Amino acid sequence: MGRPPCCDKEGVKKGPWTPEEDLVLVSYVQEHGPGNWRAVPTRTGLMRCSKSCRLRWTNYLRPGIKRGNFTDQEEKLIVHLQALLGNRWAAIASYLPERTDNDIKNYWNTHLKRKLQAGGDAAAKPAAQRPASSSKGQWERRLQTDINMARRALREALTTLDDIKPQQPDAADGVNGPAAAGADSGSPAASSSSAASLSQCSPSAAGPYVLTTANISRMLDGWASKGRSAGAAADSPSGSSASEVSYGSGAAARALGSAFEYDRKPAVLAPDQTQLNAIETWLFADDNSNNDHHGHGGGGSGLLGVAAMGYPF
DNA sequence: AAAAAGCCCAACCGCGGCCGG
DNA sequence: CCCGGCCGCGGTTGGGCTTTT
Repeated sequence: MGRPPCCDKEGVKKGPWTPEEDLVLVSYVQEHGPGNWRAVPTRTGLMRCSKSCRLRWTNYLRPGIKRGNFTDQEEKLIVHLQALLGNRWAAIASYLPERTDNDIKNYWNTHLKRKLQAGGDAAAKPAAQRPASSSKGQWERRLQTDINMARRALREALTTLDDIKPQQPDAADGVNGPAAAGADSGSPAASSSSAASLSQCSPSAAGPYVLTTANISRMLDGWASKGRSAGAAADSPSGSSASEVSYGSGAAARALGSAFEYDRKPAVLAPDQTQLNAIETWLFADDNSNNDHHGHGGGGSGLLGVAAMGYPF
């Protein structure tokens, strides 16, 4: 039986969205929240199919989206995650809360793929060919694998970043503002869904991508705000690229970056040293427990351990 | 200054998974 | 258990913009 055509019906508008349509959609979502996309066209009068509405919202209108100007940090994170996760853009996007999967996908296809090809094929090692479908029984294992992979990716990315940008003053441009304030108002849609639902962090209920930069960002937020007043505001972002001036670095990357910057500033760190040590320990812990000793719940205990440590996921 | 080529990205398309009836 | 509908995802496209000749 053929799938009913979603957008083939007559009277359904296609193509670029107009500002008026955007306005209608935004005001609808503000009132009712994202979701139930099927009802959106009828209730708003938009001559768009539900799919188009959802896409427009998640890729363009959703608050907290950062567009264009990928930073080095984000780029490296994407490269690492792509190497580990493959073309699972939604999964990758869940580690870059301010980016949409579409954006990341486009950036990969237009910039990174070419760059990697030019820079040698070694880096472009194909991602793990994971089975397309996973039964319920495999879910947990896959969750664990994803956690482990993400952990490794973050660790590698951070290690690289540490080499590249030893002391990047925080742009202090308040990028976190719109993202943190607006984005979570109610956008369980699409790529950020797992990240959003994670704030309640029950690993079994959240998607497989539990370790999101959003959560890390939240975890570190307290420390960051303490440290920022000391360090960030002081210096002008002279070393920053234009992209960082206009958009700031990725919030998560900055959060992580600043966290690791604090690592070099014991005085600032002192009050929360134990917490930072905990996550550092978790992030940088030997992979032995995840790679080969699945049964023992290696990384699982890690994540749950972090959660149990009282991080405000 | 104009034309051509290349690039970028918003949006579309179709498939698969999930879930409720 | 099966079926149908909805949602989310990844791949692809095409129009507009930018750069090059």
